[in-house]
Amino acid sequence: MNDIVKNIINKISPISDKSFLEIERLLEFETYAKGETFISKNKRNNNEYFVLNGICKSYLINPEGEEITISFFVENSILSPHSTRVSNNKSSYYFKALTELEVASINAVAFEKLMIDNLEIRNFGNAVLFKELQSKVEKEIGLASFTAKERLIAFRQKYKGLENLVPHTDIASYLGITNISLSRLRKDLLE
Amino acid sequence: MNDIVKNIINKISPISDKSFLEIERLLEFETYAKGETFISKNKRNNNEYFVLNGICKSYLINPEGEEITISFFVENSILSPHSTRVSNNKSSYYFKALTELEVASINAVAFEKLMIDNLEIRNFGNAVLFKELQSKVEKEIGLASFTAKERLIAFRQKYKGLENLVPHTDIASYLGITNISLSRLRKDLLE
DNA sequence: GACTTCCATTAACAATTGATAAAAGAACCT
DNA sequence: AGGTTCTTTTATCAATTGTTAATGGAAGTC
Repeated sequence: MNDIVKNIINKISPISDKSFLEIERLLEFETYAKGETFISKNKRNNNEYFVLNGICKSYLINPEGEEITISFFVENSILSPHSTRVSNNKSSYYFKALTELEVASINAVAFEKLMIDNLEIRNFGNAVLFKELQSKVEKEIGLASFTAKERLIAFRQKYKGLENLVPHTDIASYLGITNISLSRLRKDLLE
Repeated sequence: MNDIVKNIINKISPISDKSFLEIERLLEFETYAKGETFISKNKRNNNEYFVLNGICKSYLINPEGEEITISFFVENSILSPHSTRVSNNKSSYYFKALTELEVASINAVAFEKLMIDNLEIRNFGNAVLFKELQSKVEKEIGLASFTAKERLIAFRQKYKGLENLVPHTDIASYLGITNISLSRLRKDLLE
């Protein structure tokens, strides 16, 4: 389990074993059932999360009461950094497990303290933040200036194989189209 | 000039005169000509900016070489926080003055040090960050799930009167539509 | 296994939007 | 002031997408 976390971190920004020990001491492991909303908007949340196994999504509810997918998180990935999804200790998004989900979590305040004290961990934390912000701007550019087909192609590159693992309605929502349009595009792209 | 900066700050998160003095000591004032790109992608940028007068936009260049508007900044507003637009001291976006532009700037490292040492300034800085992240998610939700007309209406509420002050091509780009579609929608909304 | 519910696909129609061209108006330059 | 360039609007046609309904398949429940 800890090896997975170590690999996740090293793939983003390599850190020494000594630094990893600082993180490891603080890790906790959690499992969520498929369909479980494990972080709710406007509720307290004080952790950072590493996805060890399974898939989840972040989402919001639009004025019509529908779920709008913001992002997917697959195994060996890290949930959006605490600072980007929590304000006044209240979460700005919902997170739901789309399969059974295993995560390693670390208290966000403790992790921030590690970042202050340890350069490697700070570099890692900054790399995660940067990656999240880049991901957000890519999505915004895609929604603003690419066709839905182009966005589906980009989605498939970013999340290989995810299409067979999560509901298409969630994918359509992430792409900003209806599930009927997604079905059409999938058919188009078979040729 | 300093009063304007003080008002900008207090509208977001009130701080004492004492705290404001800490910021004031570090302010510099800059003017940019209409059309001037004052922050370039992949170039060094180490400041936070308060817009005192005028209008500017942040943008990226898409693969076809066109400018994609990310955001507008009007007088009495603050540019996206350094941490959200700079990585490895290199800017992730372009910023261009759409009118003659007057800004007050403060070195980002110095400002971050103030945030560490002064609770009021830290609360202010965090409020700006939160506002920026909220603005980004609102835009993403708008692009993903609202019609272009709804987005134009929201744009008009967020940026009152801006429509007569900046090129419609920039607004269309911000809304994720062509300028021809913007023209149609404007006509629709006259009734 | 039978029944129910949900998801994905397909069809039909309408609405929205993009692409291209042209015209009108505004801004800029000499 | 005249000419040029740029911006905005309008028209036309095609493409894309949303909405609604129906169908087929998969998953869940008893």
